Amino acid sequence: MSTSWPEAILHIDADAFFASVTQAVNPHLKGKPVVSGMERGIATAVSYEAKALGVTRGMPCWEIKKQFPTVIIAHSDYKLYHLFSNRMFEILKKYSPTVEIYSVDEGFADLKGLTNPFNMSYKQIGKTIKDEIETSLGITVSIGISTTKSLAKIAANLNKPSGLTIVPKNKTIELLKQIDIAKVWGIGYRSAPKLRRFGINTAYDYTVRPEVFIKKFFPKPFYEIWKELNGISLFKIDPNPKDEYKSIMKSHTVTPATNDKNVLWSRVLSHVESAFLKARKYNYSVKKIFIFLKTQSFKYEGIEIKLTEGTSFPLLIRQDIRNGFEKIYKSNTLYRATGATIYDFSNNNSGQISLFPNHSEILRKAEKIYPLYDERKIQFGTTLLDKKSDLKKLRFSIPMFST
DNA sequence: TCTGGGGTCCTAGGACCC
DNA sequence: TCTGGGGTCCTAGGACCC
Repeated sequence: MSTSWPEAILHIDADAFFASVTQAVNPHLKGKPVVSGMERGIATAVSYEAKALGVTRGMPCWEIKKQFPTVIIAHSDYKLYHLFSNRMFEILKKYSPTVEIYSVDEGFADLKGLTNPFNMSYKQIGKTIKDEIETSLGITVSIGISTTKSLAKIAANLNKPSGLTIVPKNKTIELLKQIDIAKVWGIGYRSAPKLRRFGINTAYDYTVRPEVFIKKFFPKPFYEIWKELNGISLFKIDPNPKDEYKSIMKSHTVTPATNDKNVLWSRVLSHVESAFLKARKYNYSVKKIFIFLKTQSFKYEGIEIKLTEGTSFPLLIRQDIRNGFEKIYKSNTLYRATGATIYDFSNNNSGQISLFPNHSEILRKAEKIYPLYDERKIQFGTTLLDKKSDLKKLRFSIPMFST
């Protein structure tokens, strides 16, 4: 037993999750082609009935309506998805003490050593989990169980929807021979052609290449994948819920594309504001801001704004952001999206006392205003921020923050 | 497949140092 | 200004994931 199962890792993947949840709570939609994502204008999830018609993920809604008039396009309901997601992971946690919530619809669980207490094989455990989730939630899930995370993920994807695929150590070769190299977790479609040039077309081809070859020609993550596929478990199951960020991004498409400077500016500004709103929830002080405009050829025209001192209040650095915006904006270009990313965080708790003479006064103002904003009692963007009086107050205070 | 809105990590190459 | 060898830090940009 232990030779076939040096580790026992389960991967669970909810099938067409958003669309399935929509069907689960609207029984009249069961068996019908459904996609979610109406509010975004693209299909974010595609039910298997819609997939069968030819609808794909990311397809614009207008195109779906035109080509597949029978498809039902639903609004997303993220609260509902999270309720279902929580229930799914609660059930999983009944069977394993070590569960990683990888995303809203995907997770891993450590099953090692559980065959005895449950008096079941790994397959039976997987089946029990799957049945309980499917009957209590009314959606289907696909489960893979193998000796590493990468192998478990491949196994789960092999028989979708509602699949249960068990791959012990001595069955991995059979599995990997069926898997196209581009489908391996961590090797994307851009890298796949490079691998094919070396004659590597399947996951199996990759695993039989010598270690030195992999190390020599490919980046570090690929070496780790090589080990994982060879049954050496490197990626550990992380049961800790995500409680910190390295960056926070907000972006949105502009429809139709525009070169209207005021529109673009107010959007960029509101992205910055909402990114900072999230940063304040986590008590982050922000040192770098990247704002961008996305052209119609999908190029990101962006600029990084570095602050000499971290802040949680973009009001204080509005002029710096504006200056950056002026540099990237071109009046003769149509833009299809805007966005902002903030990063280089430090925790707000310490070091709040500033050496800048007037900082505390400005900061006090910001600290008064922002809680109101955070609780949605006031709004920024085109209202408060653009009032001349607010700007005046800010203007002479700003240089201190950008010296 | 003409493409949403979030995220993470790695690498190459330049600047600068001894 | 050229010759060596070695290190660190930072940035831009690419690639991956859901």
